[in-house]
Amino acid sequence: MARNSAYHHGDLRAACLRAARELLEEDGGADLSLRAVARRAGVSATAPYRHYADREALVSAVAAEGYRELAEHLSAARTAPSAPSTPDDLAAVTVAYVRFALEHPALFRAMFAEPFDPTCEERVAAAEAVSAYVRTVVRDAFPGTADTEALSTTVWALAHGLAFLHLDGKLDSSTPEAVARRVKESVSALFTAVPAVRTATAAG
Amino acid sequence: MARNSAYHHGDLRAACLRAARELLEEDGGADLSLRAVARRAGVSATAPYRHYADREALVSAVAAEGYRELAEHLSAARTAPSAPSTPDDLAAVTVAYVRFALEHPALFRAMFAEPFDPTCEERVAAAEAVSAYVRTVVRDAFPGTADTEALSTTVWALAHGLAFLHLDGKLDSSTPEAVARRVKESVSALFTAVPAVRTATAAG
DNA sequence: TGTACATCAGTGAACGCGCGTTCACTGATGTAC
DNA sequence: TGTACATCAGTGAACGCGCGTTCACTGATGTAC
Repeated sequence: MARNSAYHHGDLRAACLRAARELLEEDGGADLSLRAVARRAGVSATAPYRHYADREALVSAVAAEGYRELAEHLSAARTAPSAPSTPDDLAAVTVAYVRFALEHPALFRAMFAEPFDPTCEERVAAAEAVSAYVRTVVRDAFPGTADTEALSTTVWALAHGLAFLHLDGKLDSSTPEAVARRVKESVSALFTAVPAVRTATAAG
Repeated sequence: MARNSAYHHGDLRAACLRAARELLEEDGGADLSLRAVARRAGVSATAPYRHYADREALVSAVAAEGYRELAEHLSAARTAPSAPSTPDDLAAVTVAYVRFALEHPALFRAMFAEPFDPTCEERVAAAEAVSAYVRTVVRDAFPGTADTEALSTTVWALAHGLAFLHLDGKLDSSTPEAVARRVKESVSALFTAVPAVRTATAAG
């Protein structure tokens, strides 16, 4: 594990991911380049090709990691992660979603703003895990809802939209408190709407 | 106006915008380059510098045009644009928002997914016009709402999130009808929630 | 335990690319007299 | 109406850049005997 040889890196695959993440955290604007990642990892420009087929593969791996972290971050936002979710949990999870985007803007953009490569199974699975988690929280919080799927989508879209509008400066994100307040306000609009969703779905 | 001289183009500024739009419509993935725009406009690589300070200025101009078109598109979605909006109008406007994103994916991404340059007043104003329009529709549709601002933000974020999740393939967008149904479903959740928003805001 | 050898995981030169931007320039246009 | 001249809006060569990717290579490692 702990190799001191400079030649054989040890775990360049992971090191590339780490380097990529560092670059994303440092420069919110630029998009990832394989060469920059290699440079940051202290390795020749072509070394990453031993571990990633091409640039796209690296980006997808980073995005997948991002989805996994996002899912963890959401899970950590709940006060009692083992108990069934409450409506308050749902609000907390949504706030956490937006906060994650604001704390990792470049990563979040890499996850969502680049055209998606659907052939990367790891990435697809990790992204699916996020929406699945939201679905679980919604189901727990509103066990009587007829169409959990639809409500989950709505919640997710609301969180996602708030995240991007804040990221793009369309909504003021100068203080975390202001952001949290706005997000909670929006989610609370959905809370009381749950029966209406059920009705609409059953009727439509 | 109609100059047949190849040398003096006539209205290269507008031609660049047109060329940029064409490129965006054709290749949803790539990002705009000044050189590609110049090439498409049939002009030397440096000619656009007579009309745009740099690449960023061109992109901002394109984005601004996009916002204006989006606003028009939203406005056209209402059945009776001159009358005050109804809740149905609100749903139609939201559907139109998502449809616009799906019909012009690259433009939409250029408008929102790139880090924003706040010094471009034209762009800021055009973007502001979109949110202002949403606000107007919300105000008309729910005249009794205490915090129109908050509800408008919620509606916009919901539309925006649905747009991006569809764009990224996170939600199925194979048929316009399916998309419209899902969007309406989500918006209907907000309709009945309006009193709750008012209460929450007044209480909080 | 020592040695031969296959395999793994790096290197570094090189390719061709498109990019943004600068610069000195020049052809076309419009205006003052 | 004709001419001189300023200005406008292009050109094209050139700069330096970073990029993705290929290739033949080589040093390090692990394994079979």
